[in-house]
Amino acid sequence: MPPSPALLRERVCTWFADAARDLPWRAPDRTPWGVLVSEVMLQQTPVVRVEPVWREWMDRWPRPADLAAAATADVLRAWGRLGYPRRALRLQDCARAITDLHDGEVPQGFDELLALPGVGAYTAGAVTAFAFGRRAVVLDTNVRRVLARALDGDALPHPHQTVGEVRRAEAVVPGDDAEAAGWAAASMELGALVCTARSPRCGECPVADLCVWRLAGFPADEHAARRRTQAWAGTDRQCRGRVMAALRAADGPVPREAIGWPDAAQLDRALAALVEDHLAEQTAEGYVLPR
DNA sequence: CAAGCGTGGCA
DNA sequence: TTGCCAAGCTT
Repeated sequence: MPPSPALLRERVCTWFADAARDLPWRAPDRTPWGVLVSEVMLQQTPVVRVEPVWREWMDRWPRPADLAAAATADVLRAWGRLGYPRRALRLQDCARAITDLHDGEVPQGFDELLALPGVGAYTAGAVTAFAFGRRAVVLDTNVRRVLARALDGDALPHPHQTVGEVRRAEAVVPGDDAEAAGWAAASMELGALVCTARSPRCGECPVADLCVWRLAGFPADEHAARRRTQAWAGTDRQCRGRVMAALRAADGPVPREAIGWPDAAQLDRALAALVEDHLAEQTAEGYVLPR
């Protein structure tokens, strides 16, 4: 029998009151824009790498209109090595949409948030809960894992999020706005700090005695064999990363030959794709970050 | 809708 | 060492 949602919530939220990390986008003086920036930066990127970049961004571009007016090359350089630099482009597009369509204020409606560039279901829910303190389903990789273990007895959630999973997660969210926002933050934090993917710290877990996965003796992941592994060495993705690093580091145009990638055809494909993605521009002297 | 998209740290 | 994983989104 899985634990009742009410008991699960109470335990996790009580634990969170004491265990919550002191992150800058949780500070009392945070803005909705700061929360949105943090959520985009945190997509597939660990907190420790995001924090210094977030601080620099918020000092430099404290409002959406500031980022909207920035040079894209500066934005991409400030993004640094967070990875997935197209997120930086979308964040600037997002700032421009907020400036042009919402009077420079982050919209509070879920559908309006969802319509912003780079904002999907998770991020729209996270901003709703964390920036505006309103009820939302916030189902990220941490919460998915917590629910899979505590309620379903599975080691890990399914490789792809299902409709049924969202419905189940929705059923666990309290009705009250403040309580729902608290549950979102607390359940994510539990997944990030205790109920981790690799080696969970069940000794520190507030719901260890209720967890179906633990009570079942930690059965292994059924989908382990089907999870695709990320190839890396020699991939287009690595090549793109190498190009972007070279463009960020350069003051002027970078000749194609100066990038230092062994496979010329692959380099050309990557360059063309980066230009197509508006992450680079070609000039007579070489490639540059977009203005 | 499955695939593509960066990067670095850790078990 | 190397595969796995990290607050996903877009097409």
